[in-house]
Amino acid sequence: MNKQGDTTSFRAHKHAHCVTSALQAAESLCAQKKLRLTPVRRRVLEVLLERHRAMGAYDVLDRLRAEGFGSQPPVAYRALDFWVGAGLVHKVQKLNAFVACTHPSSGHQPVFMICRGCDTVAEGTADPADSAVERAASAAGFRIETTVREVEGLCPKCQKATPQ
Amino acid sequence: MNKQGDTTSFRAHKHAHCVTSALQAAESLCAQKKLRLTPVRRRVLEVLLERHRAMGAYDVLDRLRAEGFGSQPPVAYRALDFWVGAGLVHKVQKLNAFVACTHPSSGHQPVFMICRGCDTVAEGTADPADSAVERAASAAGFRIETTVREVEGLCPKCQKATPQ
DNA sequence: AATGATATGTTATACTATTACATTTTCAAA
DNA sequence: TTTGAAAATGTAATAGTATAACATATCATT
Repeated sequence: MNKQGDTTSFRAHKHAHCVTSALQAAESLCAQKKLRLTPVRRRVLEVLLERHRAMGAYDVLDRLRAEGFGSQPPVAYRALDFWVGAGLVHKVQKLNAFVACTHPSSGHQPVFMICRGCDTVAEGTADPADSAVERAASAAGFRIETTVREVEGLCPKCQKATPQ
Repeated sequence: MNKQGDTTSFRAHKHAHCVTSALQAAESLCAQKKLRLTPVRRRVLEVLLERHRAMGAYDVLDRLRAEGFGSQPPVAYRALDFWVGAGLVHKVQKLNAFVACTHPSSGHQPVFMICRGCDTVAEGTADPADSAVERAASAAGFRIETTVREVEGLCPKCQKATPQ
């Protein structure tokens, strides 16, 4: 069972390039923030970047296990949590799955577009200052720390494939 | 363990009134859309309304079991899915929990504000036409069917309680 | 080298959700 | 009003997701 899909933002792109550049970005981030870029953590980020899809924690764990890392759930969850904390991996709540960030700029607000036709997950960005969510929260006096924005529907390709 | 919280929208309100009026709204909706308002379903909605919090499916199930309804998970999940489909219950993805809708007007776009201090879940609304999420999606040619908007942070009370 | 903090590995368990199938209830057509 | 199909319920079994607790190992300083 693997309902997680591609994250290609509905476009072709140079995948090899985005993997290496994302890894470099991770390295400099860790150096800068004095975070430890350990083998498990590095491998988890690589797997997510290579796979280029939303992956369940147990999918990631299978990879780690096969490569001689620890084989129990906490191994995967800890590395995933590390990257989520660092902002280089996002959790797609609706899928209970994790995806490497494709817009690794600080302070961005990801919007995940989940296609129910092909299970692709594309990451877009929303302007935080110009958003109904922020307005609703500030109207209530609520101080936002994290935001979840996910939409489900049909990507351009699947709209053509399915008539209605 | 019960991390789910209140849904009072951070204000006092007339709770007894909102329960009965929400039930009436449910009755007319079911009559109008020819949905079957069965005992389990009614009871599940009542429980969510009375409790006035985000509840896990198993919390709801415990109530049903204690009242002589079926005791297995599908009993709760089916009734919850029924109401989610009808739009009178929402799932809070970040909590894996369900909450009765407090803005039962058709076509609204809920925004859930989850306080990490007191576990309260308040439902606000966002203008669907005026949103960064919709803009990001339409820029990508994505056709939205459902939207998840959730924020986590501190409610007004908890902001005062915790200095930083 | 000693020490304290951080990270890893494992066991066990808790929590969330669905599949599959038997039974009952409902509703409408004959 | 019977009856037959569809919908709803009940249960058992299992799948999928996540964390607590604790032992061991590694790292970054003294």
